[in-house]
Amino acid sequence: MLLTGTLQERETYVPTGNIVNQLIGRPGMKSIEPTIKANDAPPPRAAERILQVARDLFYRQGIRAIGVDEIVRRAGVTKPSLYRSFPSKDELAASYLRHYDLEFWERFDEAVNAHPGDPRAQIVAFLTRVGKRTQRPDYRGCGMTNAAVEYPEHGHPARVVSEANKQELRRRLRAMAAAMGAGDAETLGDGLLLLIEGAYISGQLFGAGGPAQSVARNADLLIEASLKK
Amino acid sequence: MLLTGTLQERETYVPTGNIVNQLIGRPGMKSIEPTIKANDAPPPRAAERILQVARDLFYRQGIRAIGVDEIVRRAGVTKPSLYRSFPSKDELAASYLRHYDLEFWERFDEAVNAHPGDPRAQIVAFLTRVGKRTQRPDYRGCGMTNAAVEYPEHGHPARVVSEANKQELRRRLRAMAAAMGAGDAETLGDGLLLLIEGAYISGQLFGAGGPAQSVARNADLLIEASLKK
DNA sequence: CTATCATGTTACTGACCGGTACGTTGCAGG
DNA sequence: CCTGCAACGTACCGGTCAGTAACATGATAG
Repeated sequence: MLLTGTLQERETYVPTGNIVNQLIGRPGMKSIEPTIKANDAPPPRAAERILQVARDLFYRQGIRAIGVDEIVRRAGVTKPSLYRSFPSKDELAASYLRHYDLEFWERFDEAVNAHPGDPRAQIVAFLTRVGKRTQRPDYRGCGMTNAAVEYPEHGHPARVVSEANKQELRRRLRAMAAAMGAGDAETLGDGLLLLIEGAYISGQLFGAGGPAQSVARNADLLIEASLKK
Repeated sequence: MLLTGTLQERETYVPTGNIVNQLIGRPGMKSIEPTIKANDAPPPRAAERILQVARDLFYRQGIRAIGVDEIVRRAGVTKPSLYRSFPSKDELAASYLRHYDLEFWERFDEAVNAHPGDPRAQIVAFLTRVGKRTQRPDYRGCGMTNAAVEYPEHGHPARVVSEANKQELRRRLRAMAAAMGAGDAETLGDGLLLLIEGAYISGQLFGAGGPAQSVARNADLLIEASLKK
């Protein structure tokens, strides 16, 4: 007799442990300056080191693959220090992704600002840079995408950040497609998103010389075809 | 002082435990019929149940997220039964992916055989079905792609299967692009691969109504643009 | 001098990880 | 009936998982 079905599946995230800290601030990291004093001294230097090490390890190896013990060991701190600054490992992962989100939009806006009023050139510029990054030997794809793959559970802190980032990206791509004058801007915007996600994945799957190197060219081709319709 | 650099990074897979069994057969699963006798009795019914449960759980929750204990419990067997049929959890994951590979090419060839001599229609047919599958509520993307994200280590048994599948897919897509008469068949084939991978990821990221629903339309647009050049 | 704060130290929890030594069951062939 | 083997289960291994309790240290600021 199969036992399947007798156990609940848990498709939504349920937080564990440290309930108090989890409520004192959505960012998941306690504010650095609770009182307004001379801002020369950044007291919680442990939190910074932890986050820095976690970002590196989570991106390169994956979140599930890295334990908190390894993080604190490499950061040269101890476990209680981690749990004083972050409510849980899941929230630490979310903090990593929030930082990733900031860096992502910096890169994106850099390409946008380089070609004011020319969304097509903005897209091509952005994807040219993405295509180049995917060819680097240590390329590991998009931290957001990878996190969503690692945590399919709805409501998981890491996944929430990831989904928000992708929703916003979709919104902006569709807006840019509309600004290009595409007949079906939704389809073109979504097509560009598919190419981008494909580049992230193919970059880490194939390594240098993989399909991701042609993402800018293919995007330009797709734009071309979408504008002529 | 930072401790980074004092520890080796381990970027290549090193198998653990059960060295003997790991050598007796690449498929990772011991042959069901070692001697030629009446093939009516399929003795190791445990192995089949294990693989069946593992396939379901690995696909839906991810490989790292599922422990061997949960697999054997749901399969109604015990752990030694698992390790009699599979050298390790990693090899069980590889077996899951080998089965996934078979199913994948079945679906692919089904679309190909539906439109003999018309590679463009073959692609569109395949991607129409992919686009539909991505809209199902329990869609979890491509098992191959997900496994590669979960195991970035070169040489990991699961990743090896995944990489081989993607290499072959790339080869076939480029061949089909050439058969269409595309000026730059390599670029078109790679562009189609990017769209496909993007659909796999976006399907599980956005759920129903996401960008993946337009993958067939975008692929057709891209083909259109590539043939006119 | 003392109160406060960030951090470190040590030790621990219960659950789970992948994997294994060894005993038990049941069935087929002589 | 007995033997032998194949399939399976019981009970356990050391290690790691995320997370916590209790206390010590060192600096800073009033």
